[in-house]
Amino acid sequence: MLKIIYMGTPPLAATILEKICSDLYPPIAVITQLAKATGRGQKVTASAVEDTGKKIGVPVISSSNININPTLDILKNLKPDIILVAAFGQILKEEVLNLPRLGCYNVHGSLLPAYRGAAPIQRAIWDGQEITGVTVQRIVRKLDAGDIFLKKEITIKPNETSGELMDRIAVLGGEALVEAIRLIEVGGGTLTPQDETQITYAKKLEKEDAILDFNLSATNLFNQIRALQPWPVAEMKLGTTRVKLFNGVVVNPPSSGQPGEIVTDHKTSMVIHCGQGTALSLTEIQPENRKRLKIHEFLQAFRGNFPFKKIGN
RNA sequence: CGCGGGGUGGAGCAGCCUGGUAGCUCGUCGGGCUCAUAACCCGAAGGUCGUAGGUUCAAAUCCUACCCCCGCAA
Repeated sequence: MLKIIYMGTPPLAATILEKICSDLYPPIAVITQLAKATGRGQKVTASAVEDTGKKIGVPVISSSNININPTLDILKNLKPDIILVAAFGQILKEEVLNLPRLGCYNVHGSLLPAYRGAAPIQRAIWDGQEITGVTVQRIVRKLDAGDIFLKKEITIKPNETSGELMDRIAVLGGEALVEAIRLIEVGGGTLTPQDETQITYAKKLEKEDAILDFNLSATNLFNQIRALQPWPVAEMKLGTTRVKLFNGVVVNPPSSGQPGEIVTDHKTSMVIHCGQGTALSLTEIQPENRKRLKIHEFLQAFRGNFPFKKIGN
């Protein structure tokens, strides 16, 4: 049994933690980001890993910076054999990387060297990829650039959102990490350097990424809509109202029109002209302050007088 | 005490400001029409208007408290 320290923060990392505990054995300690004020009303909320760790009954330490004391000393005193990191949210300094005798390993949500960075799952969907996966890599100082220990592939479903894929990636990541630990325990496995010519980067998603540009093709926009769920969620403007888009279907344009022009029957369909002569039929949207609506429900509120001719103000 | 919107038949909404026993679109059920349609026509069922108080001759509508949902911002 190795003395494992596990570091992670969001639900994805919590799922992986559960997998390690159920298939192997609990870590000697779990490190997570400090609980912070979040959400409506700014209530202080613990991270998913903190909740899960406490539920399972492993020692949980939340820290805003593990690279300095007092947390650093705690890590040293624990004398871990190995440190496992999954979506932790902090960069490990050299001193921490050298702490465990077997090194530090990370599960990353892509097939490295592709999609290095903060949002590998979302970017893969956005790009319209059909295959992605998880990689267990040895952590080095350069982000996601470590030698590869093992990879597992997964097929992205045609309609899958980032949130849905993330759930599956979490399960796969857990399996990969368990497999990796079993190999490491017996001194097996090999480390393969990443192919530097194949590197791509998955830039962190920003709020601004949510704004749809209907000059792009319908397929691009559809992928973007999927990629941006559950956060920040694709968005457009109808008049001055902000409207989120949750789902749609790429269709043949019902007429000729400029990108952004809306074609609706006022009852059951709302099609928007996109770039390159394509069109997107919206099926599920959410105007600000309202709940998610199927498109026919949304149109009913206008009683046959849907006033918008095109997207925008 | 971060800012704001909302809870009305199964669904989406109007009505609330200017109190007087509830309306629209859709769905459901029955019937009709049609080669056909998320078509059309006729009829029906279905609501203690989030909860608890208060004001009033009278409250979905005004006042107070609470519960729940949502958008923004972090």
